[in-house]
This record gives sequence, C-alpha cells and structure tokens, in this order.
Amino acid sequence: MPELPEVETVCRALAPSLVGNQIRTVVIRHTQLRWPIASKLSELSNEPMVSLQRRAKYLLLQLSQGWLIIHLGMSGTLRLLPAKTAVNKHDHIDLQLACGQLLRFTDPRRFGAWLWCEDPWQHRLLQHLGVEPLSPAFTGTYLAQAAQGQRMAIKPWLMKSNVVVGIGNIYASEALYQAKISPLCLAGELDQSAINRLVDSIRLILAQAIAQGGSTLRDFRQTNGKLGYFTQQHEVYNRKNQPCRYCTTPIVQLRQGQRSTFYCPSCQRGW
DNA sequence: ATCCGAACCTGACGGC
DNA sequence: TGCCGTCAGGTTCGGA
Repeated sequence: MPELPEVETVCRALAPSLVGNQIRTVVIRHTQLRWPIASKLSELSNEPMVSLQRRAKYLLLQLSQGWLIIHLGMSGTLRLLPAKTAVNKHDHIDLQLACGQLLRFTDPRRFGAWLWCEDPWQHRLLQHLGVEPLSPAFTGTYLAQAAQGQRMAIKPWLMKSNVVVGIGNIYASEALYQAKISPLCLAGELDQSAINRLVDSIRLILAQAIAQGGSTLRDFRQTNGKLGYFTQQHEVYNRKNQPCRYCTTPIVQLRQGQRSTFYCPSCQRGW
C-alpha cells in the first residue's frame, strides 16, 4: 500500500492510540523481513511508547529505551485490532498493548523492516535522506539546484530518496502529468519554470492524497486494510490505453528502471 | 561517482 | 484446471 501519503495516514491514525500507551507483550511469528527483525523487539515488554513520527516512508516509534524504525515495504500494513483477533498467514508481529488493543504488522512479501536503534537520525538508512516534499525546504530553487547536470530521466530521478523523499512510483507519474512534463526528459534539462511546476504538483498531489487518506481513517480499525488506496482517482497511473482526461489521447505505459511509467504523450511532450 | 539490474518475497492475473 | 510467465505501491546492494 504505502507511498508517503499512506504512511502519513497510518502515522496519524496510530499516534493517538500508541503515544502514552504501553507495550504489554510482543509476539514474533516470522523473524525474517527485509532484514532480520530487531532482536531487541522481544525484550520490550512493558515499554512505554513516547512518540510516533514519520520520516520519508519510515515510521519512527519512540520508546523509553530507544526507537523502532518501521518500514512497510511494498505490502506491509499496521492495524489496531481487538486483543484476541485471529491470526492469519502473513501476520508477522503483534504488539499487545496495555490498553487492551493489538498492534499487528502484516506483510505478505516481507519487504518491510523492523529495526532498533538509539538514535534514528544517525541511522544509516535515514542519514542520507533528502528533504520532505511537504516541508518548506522543498522549493523550486532547491530542486533546480539538485537537478543541475543530472543526466537521468526525471521520473526515476524523482524517485531517488537522496534529494526529495516519499515520491513513489504512482505519484511520480501523477506529478509529472500534472506538471505537463515528459517522464523521459532528463532531470538536468528542465528549466526553472518547469521545476517550479513540478514542485507545486508534487506538493499538491501528496497533500490531496493525505487528505483522502484521512477520509478513510474511520475505517482504519476494521480488519480489511485495503481502503482508501484503491478508491483514489489516478489521472495516468494504471490507465494504459485509456483516454487522457484532458485531451483524450490514449495513455502510454513504458518501463523506466524496471518500473512502469504512465503518461500522456500529447500533454507531456517535453517540459 | 554513476547507473543498471538483481535481489529480497508472495500473490494475482492472463494466456495457453 | 493447471502451469507458466509477468507484474505489483520499495529499497539496498553489487558489479560494470
């Protein structure tokens, strides 16, 4: 499920229930995710939870002794459930909470991660991350400077996390469509006005998606996790051969860096 | 330094 | 039905 808006939605949904609450017991059913699950996790009985925040697509859960770094990978979900909820195939981690609820991590593909550290800001996975796209630091000036001289196509370039974080495969295509920039343009050849449009599009699309995610929050506690994401209206993503909503030209699908890109060849000619 | 492909996994779907 | 190939929202890693 998770691109940045989904992770942000999960963060906002869980924070009120977790912060100030306490882990009672931990059940680990499958220790191997992208990396082995932090062994520390099994020693966290009776740990108070202090804060929950998001950085890029990582969730950072602060406990009294240190931090859990949680990543949902491609297929991970976190749900708050009643304590005795039946266990299904890919339910890898349960945190039984003092409040009586259960925080359950489910991840069929196991690309997710649960790591332990004392200071996440020093962690190797986080310390080279670029700016948050919804922060004031993400400006046209910043992005233009970062793009200078870059020979990579703009779409895969946007998805690298060392300049700006949180732009996944769906929103990369969507943002370029909205900015009327071809995904095939080289990052370094965009002019300032195109870069400015791109920054605005990225901010707008992510903010809208978060707002929509928010509208599905009320369903978050229910057991079928897949809400919100599929209800979203994409302009180009997954719309191969369907008419562009602006000019009716069929949407084209192509591969860039082993990922699917969708775009309108008429609206997105150059930049 | 930079980039591309492979790798980590399971499941869903389409074609034969 | 069933088998096979392909694809899927992410990210790191190794080798060219």
